[in-house]
Amino acid sequence: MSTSSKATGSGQKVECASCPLRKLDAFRPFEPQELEFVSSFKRGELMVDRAATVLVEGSNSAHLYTVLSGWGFRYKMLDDGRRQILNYALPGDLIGLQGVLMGELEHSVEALTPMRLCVFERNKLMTLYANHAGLAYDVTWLASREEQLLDENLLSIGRRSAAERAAYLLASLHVRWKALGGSGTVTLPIRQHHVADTLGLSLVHTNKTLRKLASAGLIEWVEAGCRVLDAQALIAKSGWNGLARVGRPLI
Amino acid sequence: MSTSSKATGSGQKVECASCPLRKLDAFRPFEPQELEFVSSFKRGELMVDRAATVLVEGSNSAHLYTVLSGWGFRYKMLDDGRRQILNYALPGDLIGLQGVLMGELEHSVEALTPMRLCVFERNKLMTLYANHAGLAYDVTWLASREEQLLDENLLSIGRRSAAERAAYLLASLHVRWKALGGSGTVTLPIRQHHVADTLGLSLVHTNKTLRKLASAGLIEWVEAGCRVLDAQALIAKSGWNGLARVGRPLI
DNA sequence: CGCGGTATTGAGACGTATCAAAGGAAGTGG
DNA sequence: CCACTTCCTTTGATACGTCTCAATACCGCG
Repeated sequence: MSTSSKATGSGQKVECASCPLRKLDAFRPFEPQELEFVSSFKRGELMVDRAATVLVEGSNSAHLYTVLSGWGFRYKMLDDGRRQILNYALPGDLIGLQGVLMGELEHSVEALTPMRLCVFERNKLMTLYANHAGLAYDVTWLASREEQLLDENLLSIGRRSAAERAAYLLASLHVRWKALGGSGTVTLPIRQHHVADTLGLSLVHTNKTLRKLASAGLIEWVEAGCRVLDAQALIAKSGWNGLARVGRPLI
Repeated sequence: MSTSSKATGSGQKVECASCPLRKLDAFRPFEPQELEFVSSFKRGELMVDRAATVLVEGSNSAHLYTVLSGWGFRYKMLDDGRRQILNYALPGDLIGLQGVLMGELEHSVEALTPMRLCVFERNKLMTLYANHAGLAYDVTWLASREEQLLDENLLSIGRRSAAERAAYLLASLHVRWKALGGSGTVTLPIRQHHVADTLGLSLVHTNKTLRKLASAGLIEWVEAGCRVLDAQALIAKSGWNGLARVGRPLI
C-alpha cells in the first residue's frame, strides 16, 4: 500500500510518431505501418508519483506499459518483509509483460521518480502477434534483454564481493541512462536502501561500502541520489564486461 | 573446454507429433498446423554427453534448442573463475533464445546428464513469427517464464539464508521435474558444487548446510545425486510460494 | 595400485548482519 | 519563525554467518 495516489490522467497526449524517445539512436527506426499499429495499440498515458506502486504482485488484470519517462524498479518480497529489487525500469523498458502472458504477476513495480507510462491494451497483444510479426519479435527481444540483465544481476549477487556489486550496479545504471542520450554528470535517483535491497546486503553495510566508493572519488551522494563521477573506474572495479550497444525496439 | 565430445548424431529421429514429451499434461495441446510447422522447424536432434558444453558464452552462431531429455544448466563466469549457475534446463525448456535474438550469447550451457536436444534453424525463427502468431506468442511465453524463474532465484540468493536457499533450490527442481510426470522418489542429477554455484555459497559451507537438511531427513545424497525425500518440508523451510501449474507450450 | 572426483569435518579469519545512536535535511503544523 | 517529525546517511561495537585453508575418507576407474 503506497501513501501516494497512484494514477493521474489517462488521456492520449503524445502521438507515437512524435514520441521524443523514438528520436534517440538507442532505438531502432520503425516502419510507418508499425508506428501506426503501435499508436492504435496505445490506450493512453498514465502518470504515477514517486514511490507509488505501479504494479502489485498477485494482480492478474495487469496492463502492459512502456516507460516514457522516469525510473522505476521491479521487486519481490518474502513474507517476513525482506525485499529484493530485481531490476530497474528506465525509459523505453516494457513493464508488466509477465502479468499479461502468465496471468498472475509475481513481482511488484514501484516508481523511483514520477513516471509517465504508455498504457497498452492487454487484449490487443494477440492482435499484435497476429498482424505484426516484427513487433512480436520485438516484444520477445525485450523479454530476452530483461533476461540478460537478470543473468548479470544474478552473477553479481551470487559471486561478486560487496564492493564489486555496488560498483556494478551503479555502473550499469549509469550506462543504461547514458545510452538514452543524456549528457553531463548523471545523478541516479536512488537511495542507499535501494542499493541495499538490490545487492542483497544490509543497509548499514551498504553504507559502509558506498562510503569507500565515495572516498575514492567514484561517486557522491547528494539529496537527489547518487552522482556518478567516474563510471570507468566503477566498471573496472566491478569486473563487468559492459552492455552491448545495439539498436533496440521501442514499443 | 570440455573433456567430453560434444555432438553425436544429428538425424531427425522423432516426429514432433509423436514426441513423448507432448503427451504429458504439463504441455498444452497443439493444433495440427502448429505441429506441422514445428516439425518443419526442427532441423534434427543433437545428443550431448554429461559435462559437455552445449552453448558457450560469446558465440553468436548459436542454434535454438529444446530439451527433449536430460538436464542442463545455464551459467556465467567472472574472469577469475568464479561461476554462477543461473538456472537449470529441463525437458521442454528452450535453450539459446538469447543468442538467436540478441546476436551474442552472454552465458554458457552445460549438460548435467546426457541430453537429447531438438535443434531448430535460427533463420526460420522469423518465419515462425511471420506465419504462426500462436507459436510466436509461445516463444515469448517461454522467455517470460524463464524471467520469472530468474526473479525467484534472485530473491533467493539476495534475501534468503543459506538453509532457505538450499531448500528452495532443491524444492523447485523437484517440483519442475515432478510436473513432467515422474512418479516415485526423485533423484536430482546434481553435485554439491552445483548447489554451491547456484546458491552463491562456498562448497564447504554448502556441504554443511546440506548436511543439516540430510540429518533432518529431507534429502539424501547418493552417487547419482540428491534424492528428495520430503519435498513439502523443503518448500515450507524455504518460504517459497510454489510454481503456478499451467499448461505450457512445447516448441 | 594410484588417481581424480566427490563428500565431509575442524579451525581460524574475514565479511556481513544486527543493534544502537547520532546528525543533517526537508516538510508540517502551530 | 520555531518545534517537531520523518527520511536518510553515517558511525561504532559486537555477534553471527560464511569463507578459506587443511586434511581425511570414500568411490569408481584405468
